[in-house]
Amino acid sequence: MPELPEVETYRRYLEATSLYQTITHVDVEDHKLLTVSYDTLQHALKGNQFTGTRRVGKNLFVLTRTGAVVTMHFGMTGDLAYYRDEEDRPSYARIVFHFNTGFKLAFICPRKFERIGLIEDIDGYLRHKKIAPDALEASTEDLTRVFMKKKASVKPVLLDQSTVAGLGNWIVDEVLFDAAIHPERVANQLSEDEINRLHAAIRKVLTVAIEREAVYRDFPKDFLIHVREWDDSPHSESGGHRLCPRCTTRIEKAYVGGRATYFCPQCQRE
DNA sequence: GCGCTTGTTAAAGT
DNA sequence: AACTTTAACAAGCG
Repeated sequence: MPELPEVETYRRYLEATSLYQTITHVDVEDHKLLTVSYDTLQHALKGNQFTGTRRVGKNLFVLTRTGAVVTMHFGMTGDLAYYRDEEDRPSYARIVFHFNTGFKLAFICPRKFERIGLIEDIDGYLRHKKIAPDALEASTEDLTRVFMKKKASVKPVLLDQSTVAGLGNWIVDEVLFDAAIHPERVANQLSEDEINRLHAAIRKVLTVAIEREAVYRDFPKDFLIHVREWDDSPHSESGGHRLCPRCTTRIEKAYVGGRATYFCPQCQRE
């Protein structure tokens, strides 16, 4: 799922493939995927070039020669693919940027939760969208300041992009597991030490995830992520349930803030 | 073939 | 009024 590490991986991919080629046109299968009108986008990009990128949380900004900025949000299932031959066109390539080199950059979005837009001013956009500093940039003090005034559970607070930007459902579980904090602990009741642990855990989990290019299968085996159901590694002797990689207690699944949440009841006491 | 999943946001609730 | 919680959204996949 496109959380911060995936979007960072996409950003590097786009930088490595799609800069400094003149855009001839953009195909958009469904205009609902755009946050600007199709005409505006087409007009701004035709003859233009991508010149760089910036990422804040899960938001990818693509800079262009004219100064216009393309915004990309990958929703839950978005991805990018660079290709030349039509036979290599991936499924659900609903938006395609065509370059004069014959290559194309596809914005893949199976579930249409993804969005592409056009803005002039990145900082203004971030302010308007209330997007907090990127999770890799946020300091312990930043975290403390926000946590002090939140009396919701830590999990939804960490998921809130105006707290810290880039954490999604899976990574929040991983971070809380690493910091040994129960997902339903009330944010403003965390101790200084616990916030320090959270901060360190965020940095550690994100750094590892980016190193492994967000391929969850390649994460260290003591990460909680392997407990999730997509993992088809053979643990079936535990009856479909998985054990804590640290203490072998059975991992619990609960719904916190309406999202599926996995945690170790032993390592993460309430 | 039904139910679950994901991130974001609008709406409802406190 | 301001903060928190819940549900809806689209659609593929198990």
